[in-house]
Amino acid sequence: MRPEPRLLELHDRLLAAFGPQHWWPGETPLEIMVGAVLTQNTNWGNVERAIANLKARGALDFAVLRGLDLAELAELIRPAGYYNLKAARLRNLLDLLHQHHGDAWREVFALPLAAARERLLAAKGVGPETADSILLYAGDQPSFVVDAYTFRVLGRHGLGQDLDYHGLRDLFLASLPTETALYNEFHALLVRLGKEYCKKSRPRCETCPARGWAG
DNA sequence: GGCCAGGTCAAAG
DNA sequence: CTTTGACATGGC
Repeated sequence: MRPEPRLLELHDRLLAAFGPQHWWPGETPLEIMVGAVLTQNTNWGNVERAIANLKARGALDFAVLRGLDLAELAELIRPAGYYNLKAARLRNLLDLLHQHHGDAWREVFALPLAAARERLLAAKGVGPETADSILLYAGDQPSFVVDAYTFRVLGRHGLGQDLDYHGLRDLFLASLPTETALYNEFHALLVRLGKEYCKKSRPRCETCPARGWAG
């Protein structure tokens, strides 16, 4: 995989245009991990409602959350959509981490990055984007997150159109210095750009900060 | 009312 | 191996 130096230029342009995004919008590693599962194909506003329910229930605690009745968990996270599915996915993930680390689940982040990533991916319902989000934003590990906006933004500029998730991820890893703070900011900026200017059906490319980027 | 949202997995073709 | 369908709420 050859580096693509324009990616760093894109990051700089977006940072200049939007400023720091202060991601992830969550306070504790557990809350971030939960949010990463709940936001799968779902508007963040809905996720916030679900997380508020968990907070009010006192369930944003690893042991409490893992011990909740599955039906009650599903009801609490209902606003996030796919609630039965996501309740099972959260339970899978919490159980898997507990099997390896007990309640000290954050030990997973002390593993070598590739090993930690494989461990998270072993939970059914945790795919590559969710795993990378947890590693980067909950674990402060340098794993670049690719999402639908990443594909769309790059695709509209003619880049990476023949690449799948891991191909695109490898391109970013090969093109950027290995810095957690950079990966954190860049992904957040790509989401910001996608929401504001690179929508599926209504691009506002006239004033887009990335206009003209990559030719 | 239709379209969309910070995906993932299993079943078809 | 590639494509398709299921999963669901809430905002615009």
